[in-house]
Amino acid sequence: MMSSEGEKTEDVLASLRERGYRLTEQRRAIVLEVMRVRGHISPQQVVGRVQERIPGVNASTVYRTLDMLEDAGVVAHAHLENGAEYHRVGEHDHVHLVCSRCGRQESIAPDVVAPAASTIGERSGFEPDFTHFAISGLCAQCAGTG
Amino acid sequence: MMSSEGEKTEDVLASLRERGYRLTEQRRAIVLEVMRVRGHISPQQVVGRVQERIPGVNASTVYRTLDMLEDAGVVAHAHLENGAEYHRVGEHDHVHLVCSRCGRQESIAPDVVAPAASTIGERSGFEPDFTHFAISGLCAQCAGTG
DNA sequence: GTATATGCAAAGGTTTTGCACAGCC
DNA sequence: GGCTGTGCAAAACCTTTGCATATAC
Repeated sequence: MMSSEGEKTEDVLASLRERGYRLTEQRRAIVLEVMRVRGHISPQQVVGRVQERIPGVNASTVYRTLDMLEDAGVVAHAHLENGAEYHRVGEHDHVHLVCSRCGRQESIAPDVVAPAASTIGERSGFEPDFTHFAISGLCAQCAGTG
Repeated sequence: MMSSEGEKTEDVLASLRERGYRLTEQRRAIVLEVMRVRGHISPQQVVGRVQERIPGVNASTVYRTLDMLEDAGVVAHAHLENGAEYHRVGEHDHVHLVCSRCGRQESIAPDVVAPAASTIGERSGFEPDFTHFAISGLCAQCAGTG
């Protein structure tokens, strides 16, 4: 696929090789899946998707590679409702909303929470990035039905 | 100890009994530890502290009791850097900030993000609860040395 | 007395680790 | 060829579950 995601994946791989990391078939596939996903992906999801491409890839390889990619600054992890989730560093596309009652997931534009980020910054010096963790709460439907 | 925490613990226990929950020695001890802690506490920490008081208390009892207390609206859980953490519902609600660079954890009062909650509610109908997930970002120090 | 809570033991799922072999550079 | 990455298998961890027993009411 000649997408912009494909180009970015090549950039990341080139950068890793320049920094002395060896490029194996497994690492290429893992980086591809991490770069391709929009939003977050769990280690187990990476295992599943990579195994579709390269049967027999071991889960421990995926965990070790994700750690490596985090050390290398390519991805970061967050803890959502069900364990660790990885996301690309620098991707600020959308903020995830998760309904604590029905489980529905939505996303909103980052500018919706930009005022909140400013307020927190002014009052505590902390610069929040709301794209890294989901925001829990009640979706419109569940909030309406009390 | 005749602290206000002690009184609150008794209130919670009385309320639970009124609602038909049976008060066992284990439940009393678990409620006591959950009410006593400032901030949050992990299930494993509860297990450890309760066992100091009542040797032989089983971990499954603690998990089941924490679930029960959450159903009863006494506690809620949040997801921080290392798994689930429980905290009292009510006056000690706080929003967790976790620095993605240095790992430092801070907390802020919920009213700091109340305007953000309103904005999100108005624009998407979603009612956020910022106490459930931590907020990732850069702490004042790391943002400054960016 | 009866319904509910507990302990026990086992299972389930995820993540980590040690080691020998394979493969990148 | 040397060093790094991988697969394998086992272990470590946390959490859940089924069932018999104990106990609060």
